[in-house]
Amino acid sequence: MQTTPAATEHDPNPADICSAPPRRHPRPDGQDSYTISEVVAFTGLTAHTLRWYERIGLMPHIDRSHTGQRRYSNRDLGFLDFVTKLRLTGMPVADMVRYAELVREGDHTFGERQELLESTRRDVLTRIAELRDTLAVLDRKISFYADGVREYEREHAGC
Amino acid sequence: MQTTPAATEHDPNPADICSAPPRRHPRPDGQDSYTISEVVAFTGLTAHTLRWYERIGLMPHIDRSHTGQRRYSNRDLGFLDFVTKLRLTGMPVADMVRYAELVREGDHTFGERQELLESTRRDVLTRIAELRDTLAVLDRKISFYADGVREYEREHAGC
DNA sequence: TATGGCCTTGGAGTGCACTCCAAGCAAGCG
DNA sequence: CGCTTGCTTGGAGTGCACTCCAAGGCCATA
Repeated sequence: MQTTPAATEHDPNPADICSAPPRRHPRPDGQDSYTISEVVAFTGLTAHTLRWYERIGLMPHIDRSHTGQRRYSNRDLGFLDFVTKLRLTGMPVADMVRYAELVREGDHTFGERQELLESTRRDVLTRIAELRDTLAVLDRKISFYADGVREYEREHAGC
Repeated sequence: MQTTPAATEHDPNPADICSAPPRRHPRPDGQDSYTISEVVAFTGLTAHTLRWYERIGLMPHIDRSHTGQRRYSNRDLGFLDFVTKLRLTGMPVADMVRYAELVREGDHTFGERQELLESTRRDVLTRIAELRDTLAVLDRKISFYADGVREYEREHAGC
């Protein structure tokens, strides 16, 4: 119980949940085989989630040690980084699985993959625009608060 | 069944689901009382969702007609627009309810509301930064595809 | 006056993305 | 040898944000 808490299967301490983002360890060089708990430390994902990603076909079948334990390669970690980025865009997991399938199907899916990435790119641009919009609204509201104008009057003004 | 489809309780035609965003009607001027189906047309939310927002205390109690039907005011619509923007930021509904409660509690919650808005603002900035990051990754990947470089080689390159 | 359309309610159901559980195996250590 | 630690599995459970249902009220038009 005194060992590195980040390496266990359990929840992070609830008290930490708001105070710190899941700090990601840098991955060591010159190695191409990581246990699941190392990957947990690198990516901030839980071991549950990593196994689940494999079950649903988002990850390819991960290499195993002679005792059957997962050994992630640098390539797997690269793919995980990519997946994590896509997740931030709000892309559904099912779509990411679709992309992963295309990768596994080989070169003849090139066009489809490119399309998928480009449509994702458009979505990201849209989301950024929406967020900017929201930011403008927030800034306006915040400046009203700073000026001491009542919420009531703001609401009433028709926006 | 031949009347305006947007005004019914049912799903939009599944065939339309990808083709068009829920187009929002402009709200007519000089009026301060709208039925739930009008609000559906203005906001793109479903009637279910509107009633649910009220049940959980996200919306204040909406005015009723003499027959007990909801009549939304322009102020309610303004609040709904704001809520819709907050939703886009990924803010949990529970937090929005908290904000709504603060508004209802009156002027002495000014400070807390301002803080909440400012922390939301920081979150939005963070999300925009993440999305930009993701955009850069996508652009890199897309340009590799455009150059005909194999996915395999990209993955292998260590990113 | 009867039909259709829009509205009401509480409660139950859905889909997504995890998240956890119980049972069990393998390795390292005293 | 026994204990602890870390890992394995399939399947069940959780939390969020809706989403739908059944039963019924009101009211305008045919």
